[in-house]
Amino acid sequence: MFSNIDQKAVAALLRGQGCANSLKTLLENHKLSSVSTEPLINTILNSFSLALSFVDSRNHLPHNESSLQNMASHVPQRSSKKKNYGAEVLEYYRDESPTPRPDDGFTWRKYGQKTIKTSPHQRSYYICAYAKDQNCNAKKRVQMIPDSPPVYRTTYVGKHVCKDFAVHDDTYGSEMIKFDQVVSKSVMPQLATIEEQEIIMEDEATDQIMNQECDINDFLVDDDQFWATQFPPFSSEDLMFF
DNA sequence: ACTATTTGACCTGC
DNA sequence: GCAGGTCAAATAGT
Repeated sequence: MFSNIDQKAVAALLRGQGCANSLKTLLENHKLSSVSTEPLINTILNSFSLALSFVDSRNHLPHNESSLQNMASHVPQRSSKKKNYGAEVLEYYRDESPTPRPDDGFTWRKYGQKTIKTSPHQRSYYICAYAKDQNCNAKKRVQMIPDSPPVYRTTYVGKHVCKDFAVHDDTYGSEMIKFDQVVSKSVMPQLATIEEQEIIMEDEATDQIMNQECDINDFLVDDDQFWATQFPPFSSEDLMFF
């Protein structure tokens, strides 16, 4: 049985494989005149780097890290003294990146914004768009922290129990690439079972890479700037576990 | 008209 | 009383 890190490493490799297949499709269909391959190449390289980092991290983590509960136990309980509003508060991780990542594979609805005393920048609060429909209690907070360069810290709280198919509309035209032909279920967590999602959600940073893959449809449509603006080069170092 | 976002008020723990 | 998180009415966008 694979450990959780093994699963993440395999998932990252599969994503790289999926993007490689996408690149292959682009090459075969001679689409390169209208689109840049650099985002795909970066995604492939980042997937491999991420997979390597997961493999490497196995040598530095306790053996019992595999369960979600154990992982949560490594999180400082700073949120415990705050309001719960009946939801299970489980802070998985935070992601720091040079740009905010509004599209991380799930559909979010902003429900608040607040100035934080410890920061000159406001903090935004998001909740899963399917919170009501599917009783999903996943939330995230996004805050810009003044660093050099400034980075956006995204903190994810709660579990996604919804099945978000919004980014996998199957109505693309014939010119679009059908990723489901080459992408396994582990690369498309939205198609996985709820139980599997709970595992996958431990590492949303890998979902960012996944989204680069999924949203290639947008890329192929007409927006050459999409990747450059939405998904700057991603490093596994952007992912920081508590 | 519907949906998403904004924003001030409110709630709760410390 | 303060600070952070959430609610919900107002507003904007489609």
